[in-house]
Amino acid sequence: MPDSSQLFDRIDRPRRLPDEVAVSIMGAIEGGQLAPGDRLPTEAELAKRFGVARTVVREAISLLRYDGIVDSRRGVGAFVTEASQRSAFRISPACFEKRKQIVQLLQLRTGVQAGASALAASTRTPDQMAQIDEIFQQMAAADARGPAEALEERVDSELLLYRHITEASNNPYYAEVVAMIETNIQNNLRSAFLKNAAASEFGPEIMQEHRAVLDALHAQDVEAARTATRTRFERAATRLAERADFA
Amino acid sequence: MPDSSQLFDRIDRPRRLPDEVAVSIMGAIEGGQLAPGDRLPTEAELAKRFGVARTVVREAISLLRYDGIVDSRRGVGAFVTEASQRSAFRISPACFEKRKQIVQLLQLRTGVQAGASALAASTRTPDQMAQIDEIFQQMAAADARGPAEALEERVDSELLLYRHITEASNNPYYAEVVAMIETNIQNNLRSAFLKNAAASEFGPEIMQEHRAVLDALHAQDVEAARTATRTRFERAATRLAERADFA
DNA sequence: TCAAAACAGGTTGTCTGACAACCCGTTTTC
DNA sequence: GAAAACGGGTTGTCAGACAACCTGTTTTGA
Repeated sequence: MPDSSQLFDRIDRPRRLPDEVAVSIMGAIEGGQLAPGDRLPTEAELAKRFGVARTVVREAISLLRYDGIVDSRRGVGAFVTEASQRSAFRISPACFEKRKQIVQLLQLRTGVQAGASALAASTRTPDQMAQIDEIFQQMAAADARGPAEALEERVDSELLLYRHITEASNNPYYAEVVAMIETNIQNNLRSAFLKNAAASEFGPEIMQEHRAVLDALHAQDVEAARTATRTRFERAATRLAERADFA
Repeated sequence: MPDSSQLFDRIDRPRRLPDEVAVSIMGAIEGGQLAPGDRLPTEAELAKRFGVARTVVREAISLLRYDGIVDSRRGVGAFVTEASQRSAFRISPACFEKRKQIVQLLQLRTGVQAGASALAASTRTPDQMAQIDEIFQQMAAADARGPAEALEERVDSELLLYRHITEASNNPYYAEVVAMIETNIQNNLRSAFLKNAAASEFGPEIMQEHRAVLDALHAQDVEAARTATRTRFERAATRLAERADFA
């Protein structure tokens, strides 16, 4: 059981006051009680209202400032920034309750991954191509052994394959975005049902979808890489959505 | 001068200790001195080494934890997470020093925006389409008045146009990612030369590129929307790169 | 003997109070 | 009448304390 550390990670982390305060303030902003340009109550005021120490409030505001949601100026106060000033993209685990949101995240992944593959088709080095081929061989071997025997290996090598393809785009922004989206999908769906669903991703037809991506990368055919990648992920999403245990 | 607040915003914000500490620790992680799984020095130890108070160290670690870069457990310590656990995508302003990085960011924007447009072509409501048309009319009017007269208006309406297109995808993740990338491009290039470059984005040929996107959205032609959007942004990036003041 | 309970030291989480740095509107000074 | 000093308010940083918690060790009890 090599991935028990992934399967059984801490579920109900002890609440941390600054996080809760940050969520609360964030809620006020999203709810409209605090509009862009408005000044937040002073730290002392917030501390009193939340019933916590100022250090806690400070940490909370520090988080919001980190994401560009507020901007604080010494001697003046903290202000809600314009909505277009946000400087981070993050996916909160709480968002995975509704099926619709999972579908939307898969859509995003599909689009971004397709762009990364297209870019990789034109920028990949021979070395990177060789490495991608090697991973594909491992994946094909795992696929041949079937879901009962090599489920883990098959899933992991597929993740690795597309991670390497993304990195072959030689664009760190793409690599980061894809890695971040992928992490969230994995983390939030894994224990639920992703492993089950993965079993249905075995077989020659599916391997053919992957092979089409590799062929395009070999030929350095940008459009083919884009299309093949998009097709592969769209189909995977469709298959996932069709599964009965997707509820 | 309606945008002076954007043009002349504070440039050298007073350094904040927690940020610097966070950057320093982050550097140690990226530099390999701290590998995933390693425990960070204790807060007291870090405070002593950096010569700051523990509250400062705490805020710094709080930021890293927020992005999923470290994970701290009460009574034990803070640990560097696996690289695949990062839960946020952010673009640091410091990254804009080299031209290559700007090009990479434009590549990412192109890919993501193309995906958003394609999605919008199939999910847009008639209301959204009408609003997009309206913004396009404003943009066309500004374009007709020429760069000397309506530069601001032209640029702003173009931003607004694609923001609305992205939102017509009805996928908040796309909207967030695009908004975030766009924010960073605008913030970091605006004062430097983007306004100058924008002047070269006037004219019928360029308006035709935008119109192609709108036509595809009208026809609800997913592939055409994707291609037209990609073409438009790729060309814009090319024109930008060709400009002499892009150094 | 050996398992369970108590202990001890160390670490993070939170609280409190203080002071420095800074902003801004007002008042005083020249 | 303009410049300088003042005063209150706010954020940024510091210092110390204690609570909550973890881990390994020691003691206890059967």
